[in-house]
Amino acid sequence: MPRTTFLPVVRELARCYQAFERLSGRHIRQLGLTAGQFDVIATLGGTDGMSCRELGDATLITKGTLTGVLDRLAERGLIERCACSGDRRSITVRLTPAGQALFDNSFDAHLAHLKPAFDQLAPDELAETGALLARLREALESEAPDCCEIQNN
Amino acid sequence: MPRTTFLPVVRELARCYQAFERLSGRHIRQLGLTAGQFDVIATLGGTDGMSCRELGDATLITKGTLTGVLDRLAERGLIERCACSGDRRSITVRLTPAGQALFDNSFDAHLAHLKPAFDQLAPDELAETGALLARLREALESEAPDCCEIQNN
DNA sequence: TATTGTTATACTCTATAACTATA
DNA sequence: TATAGTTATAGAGTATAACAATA
Repeated sequence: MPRTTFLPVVRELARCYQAFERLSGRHIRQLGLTAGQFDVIATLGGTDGMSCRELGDATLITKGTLTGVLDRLAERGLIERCACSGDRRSITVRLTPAGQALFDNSFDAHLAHLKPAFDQLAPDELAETGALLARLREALESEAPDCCEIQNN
Repeated sequence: MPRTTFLPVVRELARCYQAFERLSGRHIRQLGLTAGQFDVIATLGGTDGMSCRELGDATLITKGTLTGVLDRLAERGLIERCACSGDRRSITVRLTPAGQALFDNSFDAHLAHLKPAFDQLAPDELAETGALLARLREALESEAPDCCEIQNN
């Protein structure tokens, strides 16, 4: 008899995510990107750009790390930083045409890479999985609020 | 209309895992451990020890990384390595009494830390979540087989 | 020859905090 | 004073490959 009822769920969540990361990460590395870099490209794709703060919130990449990730992407000509917002402390990060092209190609290719796995589940199973994961995430977030970022000074 | 039906599931899986990691990681760091170190302690807990190979397979920690993780745990007197198997290439990694004590205390404390979040879902929701995650994991693993470890020479 | 575990390298990410320039 | 982003540091993980000892 297990000590708890939720331990198997923890285990499956971790294993499932790791399996996803392995499948996804393999393809992302083939594109010459790290997970964080792909996250940034995918987040910026289809937008007119956003500030570092917004980008960090969306990707959950730490402020200090984001600077490094953006540096590497800028070196490769995939993103650009420009001071085009009203607030002169803030910069706007945007995909360059090359970055947009990479997004257009790689994002669809990435989905195609993942599709065979997800196709093994029926549409209603996928919907149910998504709904349950959303519920679990909300429960987890309610116990681990973001409030600690405020101590960031 | 979304381009694919599974993209929201990808998104929720990532967000849910990240939320779990944040809640879980906060507590693990309070114990003075990293996620990898806790994974090793939790895996060894309640066993008579296992080889590095088994430990690496169970935790999905890379071979080279595992040596470093074990070094740090051994420095702190939480695990020990001994040459007590038939195969003299192999070593057995085991919790020390101190490591066992840490496991006994911290594992239950960790579950208690997580419980309030999981208690927000009904038992049958948890069971359903676990079952769907297991199905998805199997699908993902079927597309990302482990076979590449064999190229490891 | 193959396998176990260690060592080594280069890169990336995390956490933390100090720093600048704005606001 | 507070915020946006950069810089710096220490620690840890990944990927990769070479290596010694043993099978």
